[in-house]
Amino acid sequence: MPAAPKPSTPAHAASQTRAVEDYLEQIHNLIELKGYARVVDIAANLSISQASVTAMIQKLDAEGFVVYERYRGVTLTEQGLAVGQAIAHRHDVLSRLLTSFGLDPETVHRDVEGMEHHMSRQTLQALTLILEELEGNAELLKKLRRKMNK
Amino acid sequence: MPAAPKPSTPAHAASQTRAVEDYLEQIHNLIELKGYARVVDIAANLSISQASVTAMIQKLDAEGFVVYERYRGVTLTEQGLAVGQAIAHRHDVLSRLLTSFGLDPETVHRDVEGMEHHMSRQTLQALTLILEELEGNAELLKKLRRKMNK
DNA sequence: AAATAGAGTTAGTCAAGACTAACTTTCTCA
DNA sequence: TGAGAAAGTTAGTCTTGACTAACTCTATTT
Repeated sequence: MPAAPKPSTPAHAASQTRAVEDYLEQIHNLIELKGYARVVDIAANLSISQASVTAMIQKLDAEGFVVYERYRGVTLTEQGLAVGQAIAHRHDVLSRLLTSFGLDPETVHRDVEGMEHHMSRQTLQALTLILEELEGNAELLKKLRRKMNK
Repeated sequence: MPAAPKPSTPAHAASQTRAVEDYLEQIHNLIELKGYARVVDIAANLSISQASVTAMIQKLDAEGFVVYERYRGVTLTEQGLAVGQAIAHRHDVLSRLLTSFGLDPETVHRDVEGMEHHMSRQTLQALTLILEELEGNAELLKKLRRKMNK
């Protein structure tokens, strides 16, 4: 057994870059969906090599976002879960909003992928309110959709 | 005189990264505002060192986004102008939309800064329609704003 | 017109995050 | 149960885009 219990606060700064958020979102999604997160699946979902995933996972462990054990999968810490959930939620709101305007799934995916990393709590709330309004006001949505594509 | 006239199509691929867009937006803004774009000002606006600006400008020249001459300022090519204008426009739409919900200027700035790089034409159009609706429908805006901040 | 301040540039370095190739561990199934 | 396949890891490399330090060019000011 190691000398001291691992502190729940990471020794190294938690940098929360775009890449970090992408990984945590995927790990979160995989755990939700399949109950566990494997390197292969993370790699496939993010379209990057397994080697890159291993490297990043080690970094995420060092920063306190996940718990990593060689050759075993990864688990989210409370901190990592919070980030993963937040991103997944923003993803959902943005997807529904853009989809409601009739954008094709591929475009929605690409835009959401980028935008979800840059929304503050307040922006998320504003967009959520718009989404709720549109979802509860078919007339308005129809009116706006009619104006799409010129 | 060099052997051949410089082709208007860049020899090297035009990569259009986030950084590229940030630079072109700033250069565009500076030219609009002051008539010219100096390295110092670009550096100050983007909060990066002058050396980094010089390096990037050389790259932007190689890729056909700007015309660069040592110790003279930079000029946008048609291609660079198109990108700069597009980003500036998305910036404007996003700013107005978020500001209309009462977000503080700093948050607006931060979110817009990130989101503007990831919006397709269609997403921009959808958000523009929402913005126009809100700007022409004070009742709706008031209703939504009332729900902000819980 | 020379000194000097300010702007611009070059050279060299760094960190993040991706890659490939080669190796090790784990899993599967005949 | 042991061999081969699949998954995971390590080592080493690359690119992007930032930095500092030191140098050069340009402009101003007297």
